[in-house]
Amino acid sequence: MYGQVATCPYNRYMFQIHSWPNVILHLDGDAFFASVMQSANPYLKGKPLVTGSERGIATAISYEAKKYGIPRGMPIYKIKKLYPQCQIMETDYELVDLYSKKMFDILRSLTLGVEEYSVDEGFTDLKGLQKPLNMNYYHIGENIKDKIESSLGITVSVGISLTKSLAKLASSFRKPSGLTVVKGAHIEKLLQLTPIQSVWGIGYNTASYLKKLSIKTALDFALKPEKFIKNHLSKPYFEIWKELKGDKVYELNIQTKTTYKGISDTGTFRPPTNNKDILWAKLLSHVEEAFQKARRYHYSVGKVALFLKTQEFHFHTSEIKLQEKLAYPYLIREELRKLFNKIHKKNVLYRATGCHIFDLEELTSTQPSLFSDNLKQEKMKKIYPLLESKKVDFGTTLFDNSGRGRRSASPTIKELSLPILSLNEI
DNA sequence: TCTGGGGTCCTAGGACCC
DNA sequence: TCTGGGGTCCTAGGACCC
Repeated sequence: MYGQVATCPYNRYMFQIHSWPNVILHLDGDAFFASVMQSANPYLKGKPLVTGSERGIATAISYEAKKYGIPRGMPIYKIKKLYPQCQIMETDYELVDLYSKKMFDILRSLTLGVEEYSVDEGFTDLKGLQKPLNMNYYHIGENIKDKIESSLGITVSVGISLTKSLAKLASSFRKPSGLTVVKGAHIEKLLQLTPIQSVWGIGYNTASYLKKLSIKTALDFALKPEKFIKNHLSKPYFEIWKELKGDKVYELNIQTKTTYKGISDTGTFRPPTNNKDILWAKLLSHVEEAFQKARRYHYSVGKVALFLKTQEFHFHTSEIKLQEKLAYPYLIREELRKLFNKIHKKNVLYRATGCHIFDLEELTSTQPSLFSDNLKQEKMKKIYPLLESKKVDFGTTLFDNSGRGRRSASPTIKELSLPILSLNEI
């Protein structure tokens, strides 16, 4: 793309040819989990590799394995059957984190502020760096890419353009190990080559809807008048539309992420079931896990939602606002049961359950009591660490904090009768 | 694509209030 | 009171991302 002569039969006035109002770089690790495993285990280099066996589906597919057409999310058993030549591995999350940290350290050392969008993707703003570095934007991108690739032994793809959305399209334009700088009339060419469903934020449903409106490419979308977009779509899509036109909407979030808006704990099981006892036991264990994570990050919880997921992938959800924010879920058992009764339908098979907690508030040392009754609070504080360290054996996996507790569809009597302790039992 | 887990954001409708 | 308009909160659900 970079350096090509623009021959653009479309709206030649959509973009100013020479201006760089913003310069956003998007960095994307190629098949990151798989590449990290290959870099750390040289015997895997050049071999088709799929990671994710711990979850039962493919979470990363090396480029050698992508050649066979293995899609993300394919069940592992199927891959084993169809592609026996593939190496299948568990993901080593610690290793992935280590590589991720190093990748962002390098990016940070060469720029002025980095958004860590996910473990393998980041953004940075290059505006104004040309003169001090005495390099043009292409060479700055090249330098970043080379340094990461040579020191980590993985490949990354880099895109540079006017907005986050355009930079993402640019980085995915050539993969793996691509470097794509797009501005001016080249943007229209890029948009023309991009199917609408490849635009960041436009998924399967919206793409189908847009196709009915004769919008098939990102360029079709970008060329629609503002009135059309506002009449047919909601706010998020109006923002995407502006981003594709080079009008920056999404700011960089360069603070390192230590905060959460919400926390979930969910689980899929087989076979699907309608059994209330089983579903209730599972939901309570999700509640425990979610609250435990909240406590680890020093949050108290304002709202709790439970959901059941049907065999047809529909969600039945219900939520409550707590009267006061809590760090421990003991006191809301009755209310949770009401939520559960509300969403549970007879004759519907459920394949997954989950708990989502949100409206989180950070606990400070001066926080007033989270319980109206101080005595209760003291009890909680004593009993929970014991439960979490597994020094107390309740003969149940419901307090197993390893995350690897038995999750069969047939819990024991103990699991059913003692999912969450009542205060009297402490 | 027969489909896991953990996130974010937006919207619509009803309740409730003045 | 049978009747307006507007604001805010709550809840359910949808859509999308990696």
